[in-house]
Order: sequence, then structure tokens, then C-alpha cells
Amino acid sequence: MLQNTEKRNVTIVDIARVANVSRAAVSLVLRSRPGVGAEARARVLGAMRDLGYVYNRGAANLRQSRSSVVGMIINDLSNPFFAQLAIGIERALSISGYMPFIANSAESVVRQKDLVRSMREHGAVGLILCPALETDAKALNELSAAFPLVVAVRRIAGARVAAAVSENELGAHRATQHLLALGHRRIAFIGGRLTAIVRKDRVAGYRAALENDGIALDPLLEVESMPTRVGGVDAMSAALAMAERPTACLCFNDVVALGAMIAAQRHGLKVGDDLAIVGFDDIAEASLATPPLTTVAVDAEALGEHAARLLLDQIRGGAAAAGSYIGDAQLVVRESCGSNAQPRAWQ
Amino acid sequence: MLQNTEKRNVTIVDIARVANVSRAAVSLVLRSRPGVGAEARARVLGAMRDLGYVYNRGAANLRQSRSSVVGMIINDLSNPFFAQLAIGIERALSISGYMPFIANSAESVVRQKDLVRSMREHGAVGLILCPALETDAKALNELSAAFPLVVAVRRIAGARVAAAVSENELGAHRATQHLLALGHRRIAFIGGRLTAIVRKDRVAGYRAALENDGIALDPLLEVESMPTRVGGVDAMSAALAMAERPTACLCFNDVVALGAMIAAQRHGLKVGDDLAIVGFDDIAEASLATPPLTTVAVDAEALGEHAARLLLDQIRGGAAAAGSYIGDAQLVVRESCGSNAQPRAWQ
DNA sequence: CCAATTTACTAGATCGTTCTATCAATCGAT
DNA sequence: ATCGATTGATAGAACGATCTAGTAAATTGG
Repeated sequence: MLQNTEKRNVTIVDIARVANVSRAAVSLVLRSRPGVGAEARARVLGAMRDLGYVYNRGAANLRQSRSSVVGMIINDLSNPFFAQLAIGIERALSISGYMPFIANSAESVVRQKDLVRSMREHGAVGLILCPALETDAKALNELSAAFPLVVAVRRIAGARVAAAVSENELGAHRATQHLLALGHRRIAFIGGRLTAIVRKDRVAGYRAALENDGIALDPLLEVESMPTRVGGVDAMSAALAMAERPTACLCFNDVVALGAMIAAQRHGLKVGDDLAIVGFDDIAEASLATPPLTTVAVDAEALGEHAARLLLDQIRGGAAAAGSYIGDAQLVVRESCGSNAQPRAWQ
Repeated sequence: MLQNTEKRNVTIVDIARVANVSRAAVSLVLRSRPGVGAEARARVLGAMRDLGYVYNRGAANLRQSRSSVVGMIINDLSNPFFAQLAIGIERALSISGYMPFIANSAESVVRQKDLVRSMREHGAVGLILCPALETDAKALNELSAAFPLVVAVRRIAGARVAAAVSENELGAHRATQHLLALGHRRIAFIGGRLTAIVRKDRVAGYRAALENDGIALDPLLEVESMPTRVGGVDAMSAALAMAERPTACLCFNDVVALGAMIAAQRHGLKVGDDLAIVGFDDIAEASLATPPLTTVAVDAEALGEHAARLLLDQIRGGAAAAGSYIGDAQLVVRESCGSNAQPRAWQ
């Protein structure tokens, strides 16, 4: 096998010279277009193999002034829900012929800003963003005006941007109704940041369900935390330190719920018997927890697929499209609110 | 704010015209190099802001024939260990001024191959690869000869490539010794693919520890599976269906161990009392499982950091460097092998 | 057999940036 | 004054692909 001489990488000019054709002919072969004969094509292919040619997509993009890379910025890759979402988006985009690049903002708005800039500089034709907490709506609107953008999972207050999110209010309403139907009257909302719209939506569903049953809201029962496992531990510890403990908790999401379960067990409570816990997302761990976690299922793959579709519409259809997708959120009853075998025994 | 006319994006030529300087001057300002006066620089900066200029890194890379993007291909982003590794690598690379792009091969060698090609085409200057199962060693050697490459976590049989891995054999040895010290004599190795070197190394440590105590190896006790949670469920189910059940299991990794715990609980066994389970990796879930999982801790962040360093050495130092890093693997005793409070009570 | 079409192929311009010269001032220092 | 540095600025050639507009030969068809 011929080795690259290390000083300069092989280009179509080298191929053209070896195959004894013009650059243009090589370019046609590369893109498998008609207009070049079988024997010439064979010579080109042979030369490419022999010289170890690698296509320079950057040069092609420069000339064509369009590329096929799209960016994907995830706020927290260590959260399995977002990892799953990233996988879903990646798959949907790559079967449409786009090359998605994933990056992790780790909930840092400054890192997120750098990443957005970098991806635009690298010629991304669009961006799917799971925005970091405290993302500025104005900056998002400006970005969206200049550039195909879809936000996923989290809407941002005041941002008029295409979005793929889920039925947060309805899902939380269903979960709360379930807890009410089980006889609970003192139900807490555990975790999540106050400023996050997702939390506001879920809290709205939670409050609506309580008020519908004529239960007075207690602000103390809405505990803030980071949307992480340790956040869940903290928030639940705070809730259990209250004078009048809740008997059931709707958690901001599953990782918070898993943290909350840890905290409850540390306090000697048996989740399911002494305390009911509901999560949100239905990540893989939820069904494997002890006890298995009752949660509101969000189909991350579907969310990813629709986010990808919204982005492609925008890329292909100009700046016109700015639709949105709202995915369903169904309650999945497991055992963290009491054994499934004897539901509503109190009725 | 001036809007882009949508037909053509603004370039340094536009900036130069507006600021009344040459392209070269704009380029100097962009890279904040000397050779342009204060007032001209101010005019350039103003024009950039007004026109909404975005730097075209592709064009710059083309001219300089070098870029700052490096690729990162992860075999399974849904495994928190690899997600954590990805985060570690990303952080290490980005503080060195490189722009890492993450992609997920989902254990598919064909997708992995496509991704490698795509990343080279996009001008990546190097690649950190967590190879998919069944990755071909020859292809890897050829790639490494032409291109800075580091494999992380998994070595590949026959591949002479820079690698950042962990003390798999020693770690498994330590874990097995721990189980032996607790009095176990029938110890299974659960999960992982037979062809994976990581598994071979861990099995080697497991066997060595058993033989060192004069315990005969039983091939039936080494159960293969996919290195996933469902793989763990399957493998443990198979192990529990055996005539002579194991009393302790060393699992290929933590996700397998978590799956194994599920299977054990389904069979009515109490993990820690009826059956001892040890994992490998120490992912975040390990300490939060019920019971908390005893495991062999691998520092994913450190592994990522060293993988990044190895790659940077190769990029900067030419093809010379091909060192490797082997990270420590310490046993972390929790409760999945019996309560920590009364260890070795049988002695 | 000649015009019209198709096929195979190519030279040169082009994308947006950086690099290499080169040039005209300005500034000291001989 | 004159020479050499230093500073500020610039024109034109790269980088590696694609696109446009064209040419020469082969094929069709009446």
C-alpha cells in the first residue's frame, strides 16, 4: 500500500494526474454522477484506492456554500433521558443524510453560547438545542431569526422558536390524579428549578389536579432543586424535614425521583408503603428501581425524531416553518405508589 | 439590526468594504494579531457586529490545511459509563482549544466505519474511539498508521494502537478475592461478549484469583451476554437456572450487574443475603441501587482526560508517540455482597 | 449524408479565508 | 541627510473541491 508522503495530503488533482483525467471528471466520479465513461471511472477509483484519498468535505462545502452537518447541543448528557434523546435525534438525522454532531453544555449558558458559535462557524446548517437552564429568550429569538433552530424538551419563556416538547401539564395532572385516587391528600412537588418552563408546566398540572379536588395548595410543598439525582436527594431530605410531611411526591423527573427514593430510604421510609413517589420521563432505570418507579412516560426517541423533522422542514422550506410538536405523556403505574396488586383498596 | 439578505452570507470581503480596509486587515483583526491600527480595528469590529458576520472556519481550515476538530465515537451512549467518559474527554479537549464532536456507533461496526470516514472527511485532526464490539484490528492498524488515533476503554486484539484503558485483570482479581474472602466458593462471571478483550482480561483476573485459592474452574459459570442491562437480566436468569447455582457473581460491568440484580430479585433472591453481586465501573447508579452495589471503580473522567492527552501528543508530536495509559481499578465495598457492618462473620 | 442530439471530457472561475510578498510611511540612530 | 527598522496596510496567490460553459467525438434520424 502506498503511503502518503506526510507533507501534503492527496487531493483530486493527484487522483486526476494518476488516472490521467481532469479534476472535473474525478469530481463527477466522487459524486457518482453520469458523464464519465466506465474505463475512466475505473481508473479514478483505482487511483483513489491506491493513494489513500480522503474526500475534503470542507472544500466542497465552501464551494457549494451548503453542508450537511447539523449541531446538537445537549444540556446534560449524564442524564439518561437526554442521552436517549440524543440517540434518537442522531438516528433520525443520519437516515436523512445529515451528519449530526453532539456536544454537551453541562447546563452552562456560556459554554452553550460558545458551542452555538462554534457550530455555526463550522458550517452547521441547523441546530437542535436542549437549552441549558437560564437560557436567554432574546438571544434564542435572534439566533432563530438567522438560523434554523429547534429547541427540544425545554421551552424557554418568551422564545418564539420551533419546539419539540411533551405534554408536561397534562402528564403532571394525570400523575397527581393518580395519587389523589389512591387517597393521598398531602402531595408534594419535588425538585426542578423554579425558572424552568418545564417545571412551571408540570407544577401547573399538579396544582390544577389538586384544586380540582378542592385541596388547598401549600407553597411549602413545592420544593426546588437542581434537576439531578443529588438534587433529588436534597429536595426530598428537605421535604422529610418538614413538620407536616407529605405522604406522596410527584417528582420533577426520574433522576430526581431516584434521588428522592434514596433520601426516603435513608430516612427509614419504605417507598410504596410509607411514601408514594412518582417520576417523569420513564428512563430505563425507572422500571429497574426498587421498587419499580411509577412515572409519566415520555418517548424520548419520538421526541428526537420530531425535533429532527422540524429542523429539516426549516432547513428545506426556508425560514417559513416554525411549527412545533407536543408528545404525549402517559402515566405508567408501577409499584412506587403502593403495590400494583391491590390498587385503590381503600375505596 | 441589519438583516442578512438571505441570498449570500456575509464574508470578510463585505466587512472589508464597509470598514474601508483590505481583506487581509480584517483577517488580522479576526485572529487578533498585530499589524492593524486602533481605529481601523475599531471600524472592522463595528462592521462585523452590524452585518452579523459569522466566521467561516471551513474556509480557514482549507487554507491552513489544519483544523481543530477532533472526533469522538462512543460505542454506547446509553451506558452511563461511556456517557461520563465522553463528558470527560470533551472537557479535556475543549480546554486544550480543540472542538470535539461526539457520535454514537451503537455497537455497529458499519456505522462506526461510516462515522470514521465522515469525521476524516470533515477534517478531524484526530479521533478517540471507544470501539464497537467485533471491531476489526487490521482496519484499526491501517487507520492508526494514517491518522492520529486513540482507543479508549476497550483494547482490540491484535491492534497496535495508543490506548487508554483500565486495570481490568487486576480489578477483577481484587473483586474475586473479596468474594473468596467472604467465603464464597461457587462464583460466576456474568455477562459481556466472549470476543471482547475487556472481558478476557476481567475473566483472566477472575480465574487467576480462583486458581490461587485452589478452586476448580467451571466453564458453565462463565455466562456470556450483551454488555447491557437486558444482557445482565438474561445472563443472570441463565445462571439461576443452573442445577448448581452460584452463590456469588462477578459481573462484566455495572449495567450488567444492575440487570443481574433485577433477575435475582425476580427469582425471589435477596441480593446481599442470598446472593453476592459485584459490578465493574462504579457508575453513578451503583451507589444508589438497592442494595448499593459493590463494584470495581474506574475513573471515567480520568480515563477520558488521559485519552485526550494521548491524542494531543500524537497530533502535536507527529506519528511518533503511541504510548498508552492504564488507569487504576479499586474495589469499592458496598452492600451487595452482604452487609458491610458484619463482614467475614463466618471466619 | 448532414443536421441535431447525446456522451465524454475539460479549462477556468469560484467559494471564504490565510499566507507571502511588497510598499509607503514614520522613527530613530548614525 | 541617509540608512535601516518598525509599523500599517495591501494585492494576489494559494487551499481543494464544484460549477459553468464549452469542445470534440459518437450517435441518432430523416
